[in-house]
Amino acid sequence: MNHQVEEDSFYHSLGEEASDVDSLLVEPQSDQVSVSGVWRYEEDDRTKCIKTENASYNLGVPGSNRNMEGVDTTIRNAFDVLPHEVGMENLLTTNISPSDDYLLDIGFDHGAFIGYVSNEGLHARNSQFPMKGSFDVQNSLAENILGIEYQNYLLSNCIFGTSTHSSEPKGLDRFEDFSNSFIDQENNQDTFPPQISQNGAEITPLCEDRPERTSSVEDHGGVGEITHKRCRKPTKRYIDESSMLSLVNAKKRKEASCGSKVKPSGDRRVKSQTEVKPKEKMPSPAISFDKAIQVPFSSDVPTECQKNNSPTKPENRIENYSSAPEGDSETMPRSVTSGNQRKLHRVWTVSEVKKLLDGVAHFGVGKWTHIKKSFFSSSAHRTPVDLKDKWRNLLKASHAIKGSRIEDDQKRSQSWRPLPKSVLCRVRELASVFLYQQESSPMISKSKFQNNSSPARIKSPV
DNA sequence: GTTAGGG
DNA sequence: CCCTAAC
Repeated sequence: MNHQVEEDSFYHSLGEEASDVDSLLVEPQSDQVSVSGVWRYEEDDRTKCIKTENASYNLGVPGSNRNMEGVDTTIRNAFDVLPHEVGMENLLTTNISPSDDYLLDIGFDHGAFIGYVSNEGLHARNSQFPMKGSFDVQNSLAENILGIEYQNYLLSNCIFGTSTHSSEPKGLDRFEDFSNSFIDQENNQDTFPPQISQNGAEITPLCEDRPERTSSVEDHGGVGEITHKRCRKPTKRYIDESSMLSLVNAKKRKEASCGSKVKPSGDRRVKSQTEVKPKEKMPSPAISFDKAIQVPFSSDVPTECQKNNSPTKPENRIENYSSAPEGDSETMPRSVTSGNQRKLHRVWTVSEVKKLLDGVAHFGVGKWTHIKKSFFSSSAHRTPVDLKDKWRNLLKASHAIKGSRIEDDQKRSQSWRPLPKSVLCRVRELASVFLYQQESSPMISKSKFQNNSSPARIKSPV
């Protein structure tokens, strides 16, 4: 069935010329009618192939006669060079017909297109086919089918072919250069074949015994003096930075034994500094920057400055003090470990705790971002996580109170924090309420909080 | 991005 | 307060 259809279309498209190739198509031997037929055509009447090729592609280039002699070797080379399917395709398109329609008609949809391109490469080599032609096709291919990969491929391999000589179509030597480069890729069995084999699955691989290579990396390495040159030697600066980076990383890892993820900490701590140098691409720029700051041998900047008033980030500091007046006791037991700057430890003021409780009463436990946004929007240093932590601590404290005698606990609590008893009581209240709500029906309670902020009813006198 | 929980 | 996992 397929055979019949293909043959019909084949004859139809060929018209009169079909009689020339008639003998070739008489006995299709497999499902791949077109392939075998075409192949046999090429095998049987090589002269015709040559004729066809020269007639259609003879563009008046002086050296085109060479094809007459060189075809045999050309074909062989092509076969030697190209991995199975591709080789087939190339030969097909090269020798049989200059017309795409023909190929499409006999069912080479994808294959024909791709083969056409590679085929151009062959032409460029053998008959000094005008380079522009081949490049147009290649570009279209790059856009349409193989995309970036192929573009890279072209860039890495044909770059010198295009860069300087494209404007001089007469310089044969230069064309030779270019085309040789192109063929060299094929000699190295570039990254194409696998993909093509996917598309043109219908085509019978004639050179199956040819080892198939799939690793493009190897291939490029083989091709590439150019690529070699490119990634030759890192700059001194790069070396310095990377070594420093590794040093810092090692140190950091030693400090924090479980350091698989260094990013967040550095990110958070030195966010502002990261912004200062957004340009450099480093795995963890913040850290290296820190190190870079510390390293200077004789600078008196770091510790002294940090201790007094303007450490790394003036904004934060200002923020800190601006929020200070609000609280009654803003002690500043900051950690001056110059290396990894810990976030400034700010004691939670009573007013802050109250705000937090209000927030919890309003939004519910766990809505830390909501609470932060509406109750702590002014104080930038209190993150939702901080609120959560504080709530946890409060909970602990309140629980402790609940557990044992009040005087004792009050004494103890006052010893470590000047938290009024009322606050702790309220914490306990809230905790119990939300615990109850969560236990009973978490979904309902949650949605209730979200919608009308009903938990406000819990609000007890502050 | 947020939250919970261990440290 | 930090860090991480889980969502």
